[in-house]
Amino acid sequence: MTDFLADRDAWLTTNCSIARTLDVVGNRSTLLLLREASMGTRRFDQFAARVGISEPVAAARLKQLVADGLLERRPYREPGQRTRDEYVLTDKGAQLVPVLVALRQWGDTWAADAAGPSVRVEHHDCGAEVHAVLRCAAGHDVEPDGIDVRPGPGLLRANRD
Amino acid sequence: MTDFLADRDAWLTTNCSIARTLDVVGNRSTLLLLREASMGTRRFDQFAARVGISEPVAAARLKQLVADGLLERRPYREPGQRTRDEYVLTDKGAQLVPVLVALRQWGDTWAADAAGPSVRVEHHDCGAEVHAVLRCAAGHDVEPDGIDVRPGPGLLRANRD
DNA sequence: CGGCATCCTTAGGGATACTG
DNA sequence: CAGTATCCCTAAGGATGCCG
Repeated sequence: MTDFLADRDAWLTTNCSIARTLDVVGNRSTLLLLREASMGTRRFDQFAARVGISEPVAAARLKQLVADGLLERRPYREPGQRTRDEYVLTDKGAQLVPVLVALRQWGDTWAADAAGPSVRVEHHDCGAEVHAVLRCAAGHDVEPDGIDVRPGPGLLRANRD
Repeated sequence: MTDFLADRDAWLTTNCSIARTLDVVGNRSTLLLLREASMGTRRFDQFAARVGISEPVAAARLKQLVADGLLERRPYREPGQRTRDEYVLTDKGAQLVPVLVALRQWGDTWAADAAGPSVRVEHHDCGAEVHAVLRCAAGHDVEPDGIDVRPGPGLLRANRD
């Protein structure tokens, strides 16, 4: 790769962390299934019903989410019932919650129903409303237009090769 | 709507702010175009090249983004050149930056290149790295599993009808 | 209940060629 | 440079029916 800079755009296309994340959760039904999982949904037919997708689609997406390690399939048994499987969020999956909160927040602001938001996200400990915010390592709050995007380690290293 | 609770799932499907947001930015190329816009890309062919999509697709998505009010088309003129149009992020579009930061952050953690992240997001004022975090209105930091999702005004009002 | 198989329709997107 | 027009392919997703 002698002339890397000429390929910078294409390289960024495939190596951007946003693009890689979207490779995993980049479609509507996948994100809505994760929304449900984060709200406590665990059973197959409830996922399909609450997201509003058909069972074949739910089956395919859930299987992919398990394969990607965002959901875990876990046997459980209600007293007196037979054993069933449920889908629960893994740590890897739970770390997408800020994405979901940020998406919800934008929708509440720019695409809300006249009646107001349909759900309210609260801090479990104190009940206050939860928001996704930007903050820098020095502790400052950061506005959307207060960020600079600069080459990171991966890009700099690739440039040296 | 006498028996609203029976339709709760379907109602949530169409009235969820996450779903509404995804109606606007729910596909890969749209989000990647917004990534570019947030990084300062303004010209048509650069959008297409950097996102890695064909011109027809870029044209269609950019047009939709302008129609949805996330991008604004603005004439500009470099000294000695003829007037051109550029696409710039509106306030409405800029408020999706937390979503982009959260997506990038997840990718850096769970799908990073061996060489490390390709870009680094810095606070313009101090240069420290920027993260998307959850915070409650009382000022507490909130972990992904520290949230409760409860019915909001829209859902409660609909229930009363 | 929790799926999978099949069939069909639509939307996303690439390639190529062309225009103002 | 900034698109549009055309054509074609593939992926996403609904409907229906079947199975352990």
